[in-house]
Amino acid sequence: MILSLIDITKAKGESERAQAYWNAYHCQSKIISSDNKLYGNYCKNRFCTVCCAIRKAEIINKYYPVLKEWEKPYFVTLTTKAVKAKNLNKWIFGMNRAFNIIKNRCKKRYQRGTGIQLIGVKSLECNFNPQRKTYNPHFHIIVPNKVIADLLKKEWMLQWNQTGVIYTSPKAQHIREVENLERDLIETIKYGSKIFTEADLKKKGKKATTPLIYALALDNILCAMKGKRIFERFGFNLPKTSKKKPIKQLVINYEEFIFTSDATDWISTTTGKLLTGYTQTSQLNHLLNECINTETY
DNA sequence: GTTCAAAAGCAAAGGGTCAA
DNA sequence: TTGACCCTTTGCTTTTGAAC
Repeated sequence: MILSLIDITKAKGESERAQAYWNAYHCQSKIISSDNKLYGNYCKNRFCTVCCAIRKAEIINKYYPVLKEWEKPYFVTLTTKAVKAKNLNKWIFGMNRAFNIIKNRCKKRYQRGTGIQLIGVKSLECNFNPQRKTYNPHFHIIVPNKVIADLLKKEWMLQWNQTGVIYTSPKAQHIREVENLERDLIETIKYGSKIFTEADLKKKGKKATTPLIYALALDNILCAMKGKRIFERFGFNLPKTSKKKPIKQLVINYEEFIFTSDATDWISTTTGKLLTGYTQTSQLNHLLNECINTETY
């Protein structure tokens, strides 16, 4: 997937982003094992599946204890109209601005004792529509109760449709009760973009189509989201946790493993032994070889 | 190239003013 | 009375840059 993204940046002539992709490509390529533990370095890129998984886990561990205390959490989706790639950056900016204005408005009402406090966690995500070649940026939000969910939707509609021009419709905003908090928290923080996109959205539900990875769309989304915060909380703080300082230890007995794509595994530089013994499944093979759309249109 | 701490940059929270 | 906008402090997160 990363190699496809690199090809896209090459076609666009953007070497800086290509370098960032390469960093992700080499993430965890070297692993040191010692005393039954594995050590590696994270590239910490948004588009690195390894680092994303770690980041997700960290966020879940941090937020789940707080969110599970909420009385009756609701899941809210706020959207605007789908846009073309060249306008995506501008629209994401506008969505953040709109959300801030709403937050400020509610803050003032709360300060004056005439409104409730807006509390929740929110994340920015963007889907791609392969037929229309449009992008649909949206917020996924978890709030503690239905009152806040309804308020958010109401204010969002108000914010976007003030001038008489319709930027979004009430039908595009969704509110539902959280049934499985962990699942919804994962849904909220899944980080920026769905990697896989159904090739034909209309067929949804009727027939299972093979999802594809649209490399160009993914690159466009990553580009538009660069430097923007994807996951944020509002209206509350996490309880203070004391940071445990990692203890440094000098390791004498260790083994070095280097990842080799041909082997789909890490190989020991001293013994030639495989680290995991993993063999790529035919499904994954198919996915990586046949399901990445590298069109640059 | 990696690590780590300081600095810079951002956002939230709490407040205020002003004009419609 | 309300919303837009401004200010300051505080607490993070990200970036930078120097040491290794």
